[in-house]
This record gives sequence, C-alpha cells and structure tokens, in this order.
Amino acid sequence: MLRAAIAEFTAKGLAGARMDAIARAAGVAKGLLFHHFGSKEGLWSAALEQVYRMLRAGQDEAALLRLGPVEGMRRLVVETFRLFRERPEIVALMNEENLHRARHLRANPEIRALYNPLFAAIEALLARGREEGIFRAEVDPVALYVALSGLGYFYCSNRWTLSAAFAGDLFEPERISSYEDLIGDMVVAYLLRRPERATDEGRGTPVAAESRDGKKAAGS
Amino acid sequence: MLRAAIAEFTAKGLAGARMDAIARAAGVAKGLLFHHFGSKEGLWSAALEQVYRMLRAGQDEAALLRLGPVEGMRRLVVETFRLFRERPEIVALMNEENLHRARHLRANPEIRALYNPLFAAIEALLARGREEGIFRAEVDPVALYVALSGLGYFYCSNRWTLSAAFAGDLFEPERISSYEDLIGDMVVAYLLRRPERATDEGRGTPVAAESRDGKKAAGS
DNA sequence: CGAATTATTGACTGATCAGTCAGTCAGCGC
DNA sequence: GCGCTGACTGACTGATCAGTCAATAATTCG
Repeated sequence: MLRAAIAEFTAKGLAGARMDAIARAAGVAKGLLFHHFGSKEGLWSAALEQVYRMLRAGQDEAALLRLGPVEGMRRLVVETFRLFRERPEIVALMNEENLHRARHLRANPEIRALYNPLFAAIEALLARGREEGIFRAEVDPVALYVALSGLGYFYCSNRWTLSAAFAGDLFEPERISSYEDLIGDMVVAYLLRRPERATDEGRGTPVAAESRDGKKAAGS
Repeated sequence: MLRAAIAEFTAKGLAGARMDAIARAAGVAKGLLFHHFGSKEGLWSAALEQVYRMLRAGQDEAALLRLGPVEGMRRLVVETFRLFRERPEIVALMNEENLHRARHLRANPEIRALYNPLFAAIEALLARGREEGIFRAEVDPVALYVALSGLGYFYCSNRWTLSAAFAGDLFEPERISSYEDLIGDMVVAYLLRRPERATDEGRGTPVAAESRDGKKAAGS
C-alpha cells in the first residue's frame, strides 16, 4: 500500500497522483486508503517519512568511521550519489516536497533527529583530518553535506533535462563512474589543506584582469 | 500571460496548476490561453522554453573569458548559484520537467543549441588553465558543468526540506555567502593541479583500514 | 469602405477525482 | 453463540477542471 503510493507519487508527483491508481496498484479498495491515512495528504506524509528513512538507512555512517578521513569522505560522496541513483523515489519525493515548502516534513519532528548520527560521523571525520594536519580548518559540516549531496543529487534529479540538453545518456555506466571519480576528487581536494593559495593575480591574459573584489585571497 | 503561467507553474507544478488561475492572473479569458497555446501542455512547453532562455541569458560567458581561468571558473560557479537563487522558476520548472522525463524539452531542438557558447567558454577557460600549467589535465567540461551547477542547484531546489531537516533558514545572507565561498573553493581546488596526491594509505587510525579498491591512487 | 482574418470573451460540458457512506466480513473475548 | 471492534468494500456524489464553441470586437489589407 505504501509501496504503491511511493511508486505513484514518484511517477506523477503529489498533484498528479490518483488515489484510484494507488488503490488499484496495491490491490485494495480506495476507501481503505482513506480509512488508514485519512486523506491524500496523509498518505503523502506517510510516504515521505518512509522515503526519508530509506535515505538514512542507505547511509552507513559506521562504515565511514572505519576509514580514514580522506577515504571516509570520498566514500560518503560516492555512496550518497549511488543512493540517489538507485532510489529515484528519494529524489522525486524530496523535489515535490520542496514545491510545498516542506509543509508536511515540518509537521514531522522525528525526521530531524534521523540526521544526528550522520552529522556526528561527518564531524568526527573532519576532526580527525584536522588533527592529522591534512584537512583545512573551519569546515561547516552542514554546508559540506549540502554541497556533497548536491553533487550527486543534481546529476540524478535532472537526469532527463541534462541528457536532453547535452545529448547522450547521463546514466551510461562509464559516464557514471567517471562522474563518481570527479565528485570524490572535488570534495577531497576542497578538504585537503593546500600549501599556498593559487589565484589569478598578475596573470598573463591579454585582456584586463579586474581581479574581483579581494575576497578569497587567503584560503583556510 | 506567459509570466502568469510561469508563476503558477512555479508555485503548483504542471499537474497542480489551474488554467483558470493563470487566466485570472493574466487578466484574460481562459479560452484565450487555449487559442494561443492549444492546451495546458502547449502552455507548459512555452513556459519551459522561456525559462531556459532566462537561464542562459543570466550566464554571461563573455564576462567569464575576461577573467583568468581560476577567477573565471569561480565566477561561473557563484553566478550560476546566484541565478538559481534569484530565479526560482528556473529550478521549479526544471524539476517538474524531469518528472516528465524531459518529454517537452526533447520536442524542442532549439534549446540544445543555446548551450554552445557556454561550453565554448568553459573549454576556453580550461584550456587556458592547462596551458598555464595550473589546471589538471583531462577535465570533461560537461561533467564539470553538471557538478558546478549541482552545487548551487541543490541548495536552492531543496531549500525547504534542508531548512526543515537541519533547522534554520538556508537563505540567511551570511549562510549564502559562506556557501558561495565553499563551492567556489571546491571547484577551484578540484581544477588546480596539486603537487602530489594525498590519500589515507598506511594511516594511523586504530581500526582496520581496508583502503577501498585501489581506484583513485593517482590523481590527474 | 468592406471583407477577411485574428484576438477575445463568457457560458457551457463531459470527464475526472477526492472523499463519503452504508454495510459486510473476520477475528476475538466471553 | 453473541456482541463488539476494526479492516475492508463498492457504489455513490459534489466539486473541480481541461477543453469547446458560438458570438463579438479589433486589426489588417485590398
């Protein structure tokens, strides 16, 4: 029943989904859906919660901690990407929920707590990398998680428009694996402390180089 | 008329939007919408095309080329982020179009060509960085663009669920500006050639370090 | 001007769909 | 067996909504 709802919501969105279709797919009478979930929105909230649990269940923070900071972070990046790829319902329902400004999610206080162990693991990895002197100081774990998720999320959520705009299928295996390397490298490269900061100052480009407003001169 | 449609589609999605509401907001009779656009889907396609043009109009590739490779790429990252922030209709319509597997976008061959000048600029920046010996070799411009877009896109498209899950508003000015720095740094750090590749091999973590399958031992 | 074409309207329709309801059925304690 | 509770059904309804159409106003052009 919930499974059928998630499938229908994934394919059609909240407004596009039909209660009759969900009932038919689940092999029950439509009245039963209302009996259990009260309304279409009630069913949506239940489906959404299920999907969030699925997301968090797919992120194994204990495994991360068994790796070093560099490989642990890289693993988090590619595993998050894999999760979005293999569970399109996560991406689809999150997108739709954002259309509704997270109205249903905000009504569910349990979901926030789901993230605590993940952030504990991220902070631990960051702290370890810093102690070892290889990571830059002052990384905001929330912003880092948003960035790292976005790298995988966008690739999956915009699979179709990107494939249409750039020709070719983004989900060809080789393309996926080289993107996996790219985003892993990108996050790691950001985290690693670098000897000194490169920038464009006094560069050889023929055209005038108004070097942006001094920001970002010094790195960590 | 198109403006009213874009606003309604942004707020409600394709299935959730009401033709009556669009007509009312535009100050015309509903019949006129059908006269001009044929159907709801026709109106959607027109709105989508408009939004894509808006996206590309917001990316000033000429300005990029006037900067050096490092500052040019950083600028592209933060400008793309800014675009998604200030034009929520771009994010909303793209999301919805992906729900429909880009059916309407694929029917419009003009849109693909819109991207050519942007990719030319990206390739030029990458080539210049490579010539100067500061960028890594072999960067796929499409994958790089996907990654760099994703960093900004996710922050905006998932604004509400992220804010609900992590508490606090992601759109506070200071948060935005520090995220801007983060993603700019991240892309630049990825592109810059680094002296030698850091990894976790033979590290000091007490727990067993099965160092993943040899991949990513050497960098560029 | 006048004819043809195009823009625009408001009232209408047929289909669809969330939600209801009266009632059946299965299990369970007694 | 009996009374009760909760799962479950199928037929129904009222509202909503995409799309239609006949008629009118505006515009173009000979």
